Amino acid sequence: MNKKVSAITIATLPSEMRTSLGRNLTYGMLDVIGRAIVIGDYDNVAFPTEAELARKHGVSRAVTREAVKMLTAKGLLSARPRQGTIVQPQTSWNLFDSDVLHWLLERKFSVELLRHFNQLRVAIEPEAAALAALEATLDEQAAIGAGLARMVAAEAGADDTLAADIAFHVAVLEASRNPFYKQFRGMVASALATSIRFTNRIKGRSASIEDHRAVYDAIVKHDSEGARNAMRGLIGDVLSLIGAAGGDVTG
Amino acid sequence: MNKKVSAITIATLPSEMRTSLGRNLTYGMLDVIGRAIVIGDYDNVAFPTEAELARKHGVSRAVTREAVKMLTAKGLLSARPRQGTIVQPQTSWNLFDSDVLHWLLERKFSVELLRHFNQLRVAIEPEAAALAALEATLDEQAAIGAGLARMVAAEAGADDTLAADIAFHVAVLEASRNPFYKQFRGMVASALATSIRFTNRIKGRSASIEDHRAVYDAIVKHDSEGARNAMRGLIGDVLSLIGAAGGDVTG
DNA sequence: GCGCGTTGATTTGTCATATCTATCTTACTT
DNA sequence: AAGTAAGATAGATATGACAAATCAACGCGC
Repeated sequence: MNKKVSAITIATLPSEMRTSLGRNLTYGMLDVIGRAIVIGDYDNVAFPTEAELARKHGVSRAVTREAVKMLTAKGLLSARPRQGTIVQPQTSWNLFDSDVLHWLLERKFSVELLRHFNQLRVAIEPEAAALAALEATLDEQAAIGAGLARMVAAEAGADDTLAADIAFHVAVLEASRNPFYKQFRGMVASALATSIRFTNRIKGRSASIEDHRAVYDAIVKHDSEGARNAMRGLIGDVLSLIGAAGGDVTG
Repeated sequence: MNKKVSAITIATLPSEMRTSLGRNLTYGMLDVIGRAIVIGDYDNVAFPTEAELARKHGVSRAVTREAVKMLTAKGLLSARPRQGTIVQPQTSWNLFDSDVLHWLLERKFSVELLRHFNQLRVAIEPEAAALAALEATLDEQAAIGAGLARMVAAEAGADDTLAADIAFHVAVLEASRNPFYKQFRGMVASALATSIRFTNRIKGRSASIEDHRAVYDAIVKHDSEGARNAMRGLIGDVLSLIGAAGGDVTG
């Protein structure tokens, strides 16, 4: 318990631990703890105190507190004197935070999550397409067209299928000219990236270009209803695929 | 620049400043700075350094850093050595964070924001109602019914109109049994609270009970299509009201 | 014995200071 | 003129001390 021992402890053992936290200690810790919470490591055990966290990760209490504060801001934790730091129920997690979403998808993949994901998309994206048909600028129309072109190129092997698909859907969201819809950018990207390793396993090959083109054409023609229906069909297909096959994918 | 002056500064002037930060210094600072950013106070001026923020608010640097870290977690700020702390563009703000939303609505009310808000609702809530028709438990159906009952009571002056309306819409979201839809709880509550002081000014009195009852009936009868359409009509009305009158409300 | 206040321990909250590290600027050298 | 090295700046990290809040156990008086 003398100074020398603690000096050695801080100088040697944790230094290896700290390499796993990445360049920035606070952000590294945010990632490690956030992932652990989402996986469920603390479901039936008491969350450690600040001092314990700091000691276990070999960092100062200041760094620990900053990481905890960030997790609090994302809704995963709450802290009170004497009571300690506790994990909040999932209902208060900010699922639209890209970090939280990332942690969820990375290690806790499930068909159920994917279904919930696409149930949201089937609400958002058709409406975004409808808005885009009404309000998209020429530039934004061109961006959607470019996404479509990339999908065609990918079909021929000249581009990445997933990246092209994402570019198309993101362009539609951007063209809605509504900041709330634009927020779903990252979410749709994650959903597609996750979907692809699931749906491609069932339906031979991926997203039908013709269905995407229908969305694009409707938007260019300012056909709001048409755009909504076309997009709805597109995602509805994915959703029924998931619903039909639900449950045979574990990781 | 001597110790005595700074001691006085810390002991007297900022102590009054600190009373305005509420019980918890970090959360108080989070609120003050977050609100200032959202209002646009730093739009054309450089964001202060940590040391400056700490001095101006009369708190320690540790508290300042924790507040900044929380704002970073919400997407409002980013920090790098030597460059300083900078305000992020609105596109990276997490609009679904209840704090951010609160700051936006409180001081920067605009018809445009309200329209964007309800454009999102018209995507989310009809789909939530459709899901609820398929998957709601009896308890959840009862909760929706209770919300409707409260609206009827409010009509007779026996309950609060706004609270009843919120209870109904939140119950539908909960009944969707999809965690992503449930996240919109706070958002819908904010939207309604903001809407009411706008729409009530136009249309004599508020939400038609019959339209809400149609949603409830469809959900109980497991009529997914009917629930979607009924809810869509409900919010579509609000949206057209906003669109028609757009621009004549300033605060 | 029972109720109630008091004390003590625990954990987060806050402060002050020192040092480190990354990064941009400036000036100097070749 | 180009490249490199020294300096300055601002966030990043560590440490130690104390304050405030809260819960539990203890002990006191009735």
